[in-house]
Amino acid sequence: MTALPVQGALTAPAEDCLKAIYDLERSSHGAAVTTNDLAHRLDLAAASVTGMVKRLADQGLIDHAPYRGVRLTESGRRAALRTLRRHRVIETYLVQVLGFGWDRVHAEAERLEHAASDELVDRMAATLGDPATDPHGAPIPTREGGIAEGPAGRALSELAAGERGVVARVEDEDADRLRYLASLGVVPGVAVEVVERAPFGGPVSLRVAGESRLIGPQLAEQVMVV
Amino acid sequence: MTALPVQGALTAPAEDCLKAIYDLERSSHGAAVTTNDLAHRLDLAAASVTGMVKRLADQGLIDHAPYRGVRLTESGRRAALRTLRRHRVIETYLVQVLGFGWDRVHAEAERLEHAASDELVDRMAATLGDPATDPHGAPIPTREGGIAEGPAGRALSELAAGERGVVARVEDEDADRLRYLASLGVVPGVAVEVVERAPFGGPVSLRVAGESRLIGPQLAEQVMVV
DNA sequence: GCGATTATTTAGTGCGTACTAAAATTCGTT
DNA sequence: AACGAATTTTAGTACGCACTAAATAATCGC
Repeated sequence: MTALPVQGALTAPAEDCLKAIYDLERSSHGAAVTTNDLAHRLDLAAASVTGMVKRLADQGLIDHAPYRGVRLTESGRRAALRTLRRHRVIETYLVQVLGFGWDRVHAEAERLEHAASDELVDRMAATLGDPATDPHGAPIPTREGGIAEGPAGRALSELAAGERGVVARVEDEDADRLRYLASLGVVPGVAVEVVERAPFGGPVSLRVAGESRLIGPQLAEQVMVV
Repeated sequence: MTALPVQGALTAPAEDCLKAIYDLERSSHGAAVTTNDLAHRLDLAAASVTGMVKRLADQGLIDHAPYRGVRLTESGRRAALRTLRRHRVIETYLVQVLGFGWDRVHAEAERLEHAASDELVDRMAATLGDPATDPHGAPIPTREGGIAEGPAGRALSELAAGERGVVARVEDEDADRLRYLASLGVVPGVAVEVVERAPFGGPVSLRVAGESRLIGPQLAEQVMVV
């Protein structure tokens, strides 16, 4: 459909793209984001991304060096953080107020973030007491566009046997994985201890709330611990 | 933008169009809805409506007799009522839970109704105790697609001097008018008495909560009283 | 009943978003 | 340094949704 973005004039696909660039830039510590990475993240053909990227560059939201990748401009970063704030406030509201499971809010927020006004998001945030993080432990940007992007700790897969910590953030949008992690008790705020770590990308053996748990290496990468 | 409708595969403009057809069919007591009426209601060029109408007819949501107008099919009616339910539940939630003014919820709901899932709407409705009407007095369709479309009383403009009644519904989506009516105390549930009615489409003189009020004829048409 | 007005549809355009297939560029390796 | 593989962009297509201008059908008034 022709979506009706509430602010600026950004379409939903454009907002999604900016969000993805923000995230990939962050997880690559500021390196330029490639077309391919974006295509994978957004589940689009690479050629489609090139088209989107051109439009965003025309609007001054990103800098695009052909064949070299893209980078957010200051105004692109602001737009990305606005969308991220919407997304995370909505996710938190759905879990805390409306009783959604944490594994199901992502898809819902993914649509609502493009339709909700700033006022609605601010009212939701106020109801929640202006929380600093969403249900997955991700920081929520402020109304003014600030964000507390700490180092966010280390991945569970990097801890050595015997190390302890508290789950700070779970970097995953896949409902099945989130549901599985929740069933193991691995959610933000919970204390964990690495009992054993098999080498060469083997599984991680954990102690969570007195129970013994085994987590595969891919999953362990997405769980950040402090 | 290319919007991402949650159900079926209906785009936001298509849902808006079905809703408009439903409403116009109802207010014309079942007569076929003309392209022109739709164009005015949706604020589109007539030619754009013809295009939309064709697509909806291809999908079996409406019957279109060229040059003769359109009618909802059973499945079109169901789709319209789904959207109407979303819209009205969201409006009610925004007013009752999030403290929005009744004059500002329409635009917000107009966008959210295309993004919210059935589950979200049902949870909102449950939180509100499954209300029967929205803040403007309009009936909310049930989850199953039923709706209590009573005669909804008579318009304020049809009452004779001396008649009394209770405001049941205010048929208006214009924020300014709603704000004005609210400032006069004319909201659903309030008792009113017509003191005098000037002939030939003149203003209506009212008594509302002990105060004397004057309302123009266009506005008086939109206030339904029982 | 026929002409003029009005309503509606068709024709042609543009924009955004997606796609596949082909061309261009960059990168890695020998 | 140069070839081949991978990545990226261009070219061409399609669809939805909007528009204006022109053609066609229905309706109203005499």
